[in-house]
Amino acid sequence: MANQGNNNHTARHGAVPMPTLRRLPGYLNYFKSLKINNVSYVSSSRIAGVFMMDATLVTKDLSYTGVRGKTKIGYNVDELIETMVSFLDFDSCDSAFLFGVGNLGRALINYQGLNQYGLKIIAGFDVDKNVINSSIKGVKIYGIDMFRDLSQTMAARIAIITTPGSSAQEIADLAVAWGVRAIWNFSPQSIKVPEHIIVENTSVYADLAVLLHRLNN
Amino acid sequence: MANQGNNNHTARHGAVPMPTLRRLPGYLNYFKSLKINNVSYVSSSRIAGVFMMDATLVTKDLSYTGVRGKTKIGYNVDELIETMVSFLDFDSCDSAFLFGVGNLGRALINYQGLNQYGLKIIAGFDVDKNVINSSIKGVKIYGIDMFRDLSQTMAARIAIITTPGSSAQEIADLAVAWGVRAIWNFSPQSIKVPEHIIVENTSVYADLAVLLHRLNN
DNA sequence: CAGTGTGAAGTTGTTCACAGCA
DNA sequence: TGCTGTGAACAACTTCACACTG
Repeated sequence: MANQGNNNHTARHGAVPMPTLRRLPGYLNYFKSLKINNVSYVSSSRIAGVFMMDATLVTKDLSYTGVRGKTKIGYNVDELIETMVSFLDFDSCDSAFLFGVGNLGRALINYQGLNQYGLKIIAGFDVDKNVINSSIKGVKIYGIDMFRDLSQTMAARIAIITTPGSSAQEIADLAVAWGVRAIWNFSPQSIKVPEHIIVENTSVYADLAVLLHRLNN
Repeated sequence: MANQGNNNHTARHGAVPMPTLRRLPGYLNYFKSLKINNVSYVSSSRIAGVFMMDATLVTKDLSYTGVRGKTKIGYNVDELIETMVSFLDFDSCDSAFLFGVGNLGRALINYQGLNQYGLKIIAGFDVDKNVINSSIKGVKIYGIDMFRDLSQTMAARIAIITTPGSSAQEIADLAVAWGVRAIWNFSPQSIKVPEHIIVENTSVYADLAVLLHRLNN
């Protein structure tokens, strides 16, 4: 397993549990909506109610980010947002290349929110002549063969793969060869990469399986 | 927590661990690719290699579905696929309404694969005059106001929410009122529903958070 | 009291160790 | 020997119990 080295934010004790990490963006979204509604303090039990979970778990989750609540009052919403954004590295805004400008790829490029969540797609790549040289929300789409040249002038640490599974491995190899350090793989295909490259798989089928299982049992 | 009652497939012992359930669709996809390449047997250690995980865990995962391997030979690929599909209820093909025909909604409708994974989108709904009455891959798009009537003549147990977060709750309420039993929520908003309604949240931000965290630590 | 914060207990998931089989 | 299969040990995560604070 990859090293879970201690981070240098505000948290002191060891690694953040992964389930915690996955819940934090949801909290953040909720905190933002509170801010819009001019709510300035929120308690863990209130948060727990919204997400239908145990209040203590919320407290534990928040404590990993280093934020402190005030007894009897709760947590300051502005402080929560600031801490959360910085803890999740949503403020640094990493650059990414996107491969496969199909419906899903287009959806990700169009997601204006992604910038707020630490990711900036700086170029798209595809094999389809109809989309090459077009522009989506200011993001230019290039032919795959252009990647070699562009990856020299435009730097990105992240590659997003939204191609069909059949070309996922090929794209991954290409991206790794040209210096990408992490791959966000939306294809259903499992990809092989060198030890030091980070791969994060996103599969809607996993969620669908859980949904159907709960529905049918 | 919802009842995890024993299922009536081949598995005998209690509930399937949720992490296992989430891994099964990935295995299934791999098994299908093996079949295409005319591979007829596969061992748990081989599977483990592809997914970079412990072989014993693969064995345990598979055993929950009731499939049995042959010592020294491994598991029969055809049998694996069949068992997996039936265990995950990917063969029954549940009907679903989709709300919010933006980029993501369109991506889901276009995903030809979804049918193979147990889900058939039978109608789309939106507020945008430009998409209402259009058709995507044979799926007709209606105005939200048409939902009341249509939900009487077209039955669906599942609602897919791909609207912006701001309208997610409203849509959820509507869907629940008209008899949907499960909601697949792609919006970043947490939604409140009656006890007996199943909600499955899919958020790309959770995965993104994990990716960025691993990259920056 | 109504809230945070935290060590301890409990639960769930993963890995280890080894039995059995062809 | 190379594989499945499984009970036991271990690790991770969540919940409980309770101290503390304004």
